[in-house]
Amino acid sequence: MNLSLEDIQQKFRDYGLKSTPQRTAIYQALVHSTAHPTAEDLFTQVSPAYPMLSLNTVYYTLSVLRTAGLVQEVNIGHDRARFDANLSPHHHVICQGCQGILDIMDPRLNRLTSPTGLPKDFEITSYQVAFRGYCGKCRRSRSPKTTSPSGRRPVTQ
Amino acid sequence: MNLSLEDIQQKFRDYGLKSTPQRTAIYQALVHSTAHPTAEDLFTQVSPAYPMLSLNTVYYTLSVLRTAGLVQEVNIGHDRARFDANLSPHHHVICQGCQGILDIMDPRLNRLTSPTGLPKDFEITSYQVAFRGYCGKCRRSRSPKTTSPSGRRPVTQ
DNA sequence: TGCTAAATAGTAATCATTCCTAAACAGGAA
DNA sequence: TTCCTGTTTAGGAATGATTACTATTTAGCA
Repeated sequence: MNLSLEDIQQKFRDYGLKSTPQRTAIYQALVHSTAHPTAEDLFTQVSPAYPMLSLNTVYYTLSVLRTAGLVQEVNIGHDRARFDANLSPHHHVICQGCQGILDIMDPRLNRLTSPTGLPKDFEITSYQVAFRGYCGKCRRSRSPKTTSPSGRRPVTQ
Repeated sequence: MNLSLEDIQQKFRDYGLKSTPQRTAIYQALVHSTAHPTAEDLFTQVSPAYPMLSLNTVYYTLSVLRTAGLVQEVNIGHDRARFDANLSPHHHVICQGCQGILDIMDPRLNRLTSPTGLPKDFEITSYQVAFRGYCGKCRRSRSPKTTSPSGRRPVTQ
């Protein structure tokens, strides 16, 4: 993706976000990357231009961008390892409210064909589908107003 | 799933694993659970019967079971958050060697229908397919002998 | 230009996980 | 059955990602 500095600043305005040099640089680095960087990757990338930059700011910025919906976390629910003794091929539904995980055994999902656009020498050994949403309990306890996208961190804004 | 204590001990023997009371209890707890527990969940569950049990042992046991192939981690690569500014629906391929993540834009994957076996009141908002395997580079650097399943922790055995 | 709430940076705290080590134990050999 | 050896266990310390706290700075509006 290619976004100029002005594009980014406009985007921030559109989303009601303050536009600071650090924030712009972090978002720009993320937009121009296809490597799905970690917070530290971004810190390393942006640091040279902003020697005073704090890793903390990267985390804070990412949480703001995520809450605004400009950025997504690839491995949601990455905080703790979760285990399964069920080794038969199956898939999962994850409630974004309570983090509960349910098994999905739908056999149709086991027949997906190899995707297009894969490097020729990549060998796929397995795949899993992860559905996300809200279970009945969490839906009922969420006020219809709270449309904030999945954010573990309680950002105050 | 229903496995008696004897079944489990037999299974351990089949897989060449020593059979200890703690290990048996931990695996049994995992087999009988559908909640995809964390290491700490299992610790809490097994502790009452084994007051001396160490959380450490749970981690060690899980890594042994995983290496043996008796258990899988649901959220592989959960160790660090990874971000993406690409918000158009897409999916991922993850190399289990170098942890690299590639985007997959195959539009066929965006047309999966809601799975069967879902609780009626569960509301799905999105889904993602995660393919796993090995990129060309990692395939070449892996000796054909090393068939050990994905284990981040270098278990010495 | 001044005000105010948000953003930044620094340090400290937290939490999951791993490392290290001595003691206990399982399972095969004698 | 008993002994031996390598594995397992438990405990405490270390690590690494992330979050909390806080004083200072700054963006954006009046």
